[in-house]
Amino acid sequence: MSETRGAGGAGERDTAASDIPPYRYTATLAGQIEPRWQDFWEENGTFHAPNPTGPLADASHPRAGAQKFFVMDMFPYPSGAGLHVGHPLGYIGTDSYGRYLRMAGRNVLHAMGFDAFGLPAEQYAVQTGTHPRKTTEANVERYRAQLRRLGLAYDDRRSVATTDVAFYRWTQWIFLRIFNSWYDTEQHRARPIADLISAFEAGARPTPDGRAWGELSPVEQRTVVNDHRLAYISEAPVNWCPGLGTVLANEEVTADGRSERGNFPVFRRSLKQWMMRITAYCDRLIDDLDTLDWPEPVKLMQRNWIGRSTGAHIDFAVGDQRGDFAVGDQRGDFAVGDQRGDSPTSAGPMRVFTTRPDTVFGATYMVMAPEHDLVDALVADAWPEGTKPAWTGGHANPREAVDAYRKFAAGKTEVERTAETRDKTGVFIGAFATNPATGEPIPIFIADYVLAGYGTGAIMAVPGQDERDWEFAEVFDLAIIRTVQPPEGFEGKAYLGEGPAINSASPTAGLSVDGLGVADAKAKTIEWLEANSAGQGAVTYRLRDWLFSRQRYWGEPFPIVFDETGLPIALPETMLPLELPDIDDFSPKTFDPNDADTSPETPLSRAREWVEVELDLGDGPKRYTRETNTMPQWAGSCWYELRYLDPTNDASFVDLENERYWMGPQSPSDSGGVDLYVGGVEHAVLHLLYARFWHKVLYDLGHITSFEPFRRLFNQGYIQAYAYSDERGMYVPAEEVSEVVEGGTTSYYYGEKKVKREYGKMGKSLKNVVTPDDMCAAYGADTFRVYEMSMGPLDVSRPWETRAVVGSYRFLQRVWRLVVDEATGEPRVVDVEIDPETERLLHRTIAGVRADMDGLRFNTSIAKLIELTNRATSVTAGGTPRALAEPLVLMTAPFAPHLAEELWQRMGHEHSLAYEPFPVADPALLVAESVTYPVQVNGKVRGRIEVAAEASEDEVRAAALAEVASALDGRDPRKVIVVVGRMVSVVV
RNA sequence: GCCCGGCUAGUCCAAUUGGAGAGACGCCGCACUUAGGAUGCGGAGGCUGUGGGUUCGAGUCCCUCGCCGGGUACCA
Repeated sequence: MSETRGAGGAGERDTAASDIPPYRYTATLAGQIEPRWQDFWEENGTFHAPNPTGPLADASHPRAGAQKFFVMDMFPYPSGAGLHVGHPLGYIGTDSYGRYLRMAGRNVLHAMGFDAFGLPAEQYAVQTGTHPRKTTEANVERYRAQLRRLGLAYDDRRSVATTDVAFYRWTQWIFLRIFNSWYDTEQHRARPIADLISAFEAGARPTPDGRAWGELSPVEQRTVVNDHRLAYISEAPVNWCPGLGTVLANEEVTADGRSERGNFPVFRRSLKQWMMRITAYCDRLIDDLDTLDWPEPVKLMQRNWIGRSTGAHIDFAVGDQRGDFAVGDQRGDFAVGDQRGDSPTSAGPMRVFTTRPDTVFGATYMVMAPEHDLVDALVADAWPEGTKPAWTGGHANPREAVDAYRKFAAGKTEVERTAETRDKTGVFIGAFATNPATGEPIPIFIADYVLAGYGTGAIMAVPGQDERDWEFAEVFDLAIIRTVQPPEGFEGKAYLGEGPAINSASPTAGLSVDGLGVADAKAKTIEWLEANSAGQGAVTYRLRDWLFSRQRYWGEPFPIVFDETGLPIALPETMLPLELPDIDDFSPKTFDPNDADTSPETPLSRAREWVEVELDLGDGPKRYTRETNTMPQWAGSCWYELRYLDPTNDASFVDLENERYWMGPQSPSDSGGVDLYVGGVEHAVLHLLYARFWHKVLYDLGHITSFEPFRRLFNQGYIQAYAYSDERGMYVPAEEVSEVVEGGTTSYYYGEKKVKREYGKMGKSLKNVVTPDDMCAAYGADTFRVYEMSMGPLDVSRPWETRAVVGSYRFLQRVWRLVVDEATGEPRVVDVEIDPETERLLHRTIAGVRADMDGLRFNTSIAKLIELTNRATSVTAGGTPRALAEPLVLMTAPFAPHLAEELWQRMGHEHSLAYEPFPVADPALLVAESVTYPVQVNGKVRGRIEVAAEASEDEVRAAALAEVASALDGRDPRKVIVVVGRMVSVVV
């Protein structure tokens, strides 16, 4: 070893080679050790986890039948840019945790996969003419190599990519299960569609129009069945994004109406698309959150996204003149998952949804969304007598006013609407509704503060108990009636709180809730509404069904064909996988991003020879047309955790017994699921909601035993980076910027130039990217791992600082030096006793490290190891006691596995330490022999006493009082507080 | 606007139920070196964002304000 220089790292760049002891732990040495152990682990299958059954079962494995632990990361999309140092933070965390648990006796399953379908590969393909599969596979290989270099203990047999045909075969299979299922609202679960058909055939379930099942034509029967499927085609308003050339799910559209990916404008268009009936699961998706060990903010975001509101539908009779009211038929209950926009279409009653039916007596006007279907039917020809000037918007008649307002509302972008500080706008439509409780006519307005997309698109306005309604009432000079008594001294406007109902009685209507609290008043009002056919209790949700089709090439094809009726038919499972056709022109048609009047066109539709197909689906060979949409990128990530369990299974997506072992419930009330799932919070509503939905369908159908996919979720923080820009706003290379502290303030210089620091993402354009490859070359993977884990708690975001990595490097060098003589390379571990004080520290460290590891507090765990190492360094000049070196190496192993394996071997062990028991503290050595108590007098420390650990409280008190006698100065202590093991406080 | 986090040394960050402020980077000094670096040893540096409250005692509990980050945005 004449040449020991690292690749320019670790501050050695100016050092003469001969000065460094030949056997020092350097980046070069790490670069030799690390690949060797990576090869060893791979060749020996060290991290293969045994299944209970199937090809991956192995009864001779040291952890066969042991208590399991399934740890997982959110798998990455393999982008062309490769990994930067921020990406592996969570992976190193789960790896360290998994290695620890494996040593602690658990059977640990940890695998990594790739979410490889998706837009970037396709966009790159369009630009370069490269097939997306080629780009994707190259990127996956690059990721695999980068991750392997970090020494992650994955079971490589279980790695999957969503683009593997063998994987998406099962994605398609699951789609077919969903397509062939319906939601039974009585049993509250998905059931096979065959059960529904049987029920129709037997007459046990009425058809929608009441005819006997046999009287329906085959096409009518199929249509009825299709309307119940959990995956269905619907013509409904969807998010059309011309810039991406595809439609998007609601979850993929930002609040200001743009695509989350690419930031293109999104337009509402009515199009025929595949939907997933996720709304059938609203209640379970909300209620089951309570069983999960997830960060509260994520649960909250899911609850908000699903948006369950409990209240009532109320029907208001309407008419265009006072006293002339059309009373229409009652509408039936809204089915769960009902798409809205389906408000009454004729001038029937005006149905509203409210969470406060108890305030109906305070409803002094009505508001519809400008787009509401009833507006055209109700708008009057002339302003009725008594119309206030403010109501007309200055227009000659209601029709003109409505047209003008609609134009005004439609012309505003979402951004403008929010920027306008919510000044209430709207216009009277010249018509009145009747308040069913008071019998009074109340005016109907249209206003954009009522959204077409929520509830029924219309509200009863109760200014007394609603801030928005109050504001509107003030602007338009409308009546305000309080129906809840605000508390004494209440000075606000609308009162939303608890209180007794007032002004809420009508002898003619037969309803009085006066004096009742809000909950009771609600219940009584709903009862009255139902008894008088004026409405009923109802629950609404903000969540809409999941738009599941995309007009892209690079996604899973739907295993669906259409026959001459245009109705979909599922391919039989024997025809799976349905592979993507290999076409030349896989580019989707994209459009001017701002052109709303365009329509999607699928790349697959151009593959005519694939689309037009002759198949025998049981009725003999017939011509069919294939579905040409593909599934969204989320499809593969909805179930990949299950495939890790049984990746080679050809007969099933996962064997039930394997699933039960790895993910099954651990107690009667347990949801089951992955034991620890680590990933970024950005998937709080998208991936995590979709994956829960699919999991529940599979659970309902009996394919799995867990009813939630991820029992415990942990959101890791992000590693961000500083970027520096000069006075022109140009970014300068971050690694060349120096920090200067002048008089308490810190400035940053690039050469002579002062530069401005900002904090944000790592990216090429900001000139602040640092890659794990750089760090491995400069310090080795172990140093990189230790640094990432010691920077701070896993859930906190922090800035990357290459400068500070050297601290972790020095720590590992000290550990190495404890075991290996730097001059000779010989072990310097000796079989002597540890001095008692160091031994106590060792056991305190063991106990502390275990507790920290269990709590995912890797940073403090490492701090304790550093303390122990520093202590050991200073007391082991003649050699390191084996009883100290071995536990230290074992405890370091989860973070610096290559170094630990190497040292373990050099200490004379033949086998990998991956399955060595993690050190256990001796409780006898955890208690100190003596305790130092600070003694406070009136809150200030005036002395210290050292007493035996088992000293009684009285002894401590006596010693303390003696110690501070001079400070007491003869005064009598009023009170003496002894906190055993902690301190003494004297009050005079 | 509303809802969550967070604020401890020049920097990143520790501190079980309230009970003498971990670790790392950087900085300074000493040893080893022709020197520098590396390594070893030692050291300095903090009225815990502001103002109040509860307590014998507050980084920790309560309230006010300020700053930073995230989510959400008229959801009836």
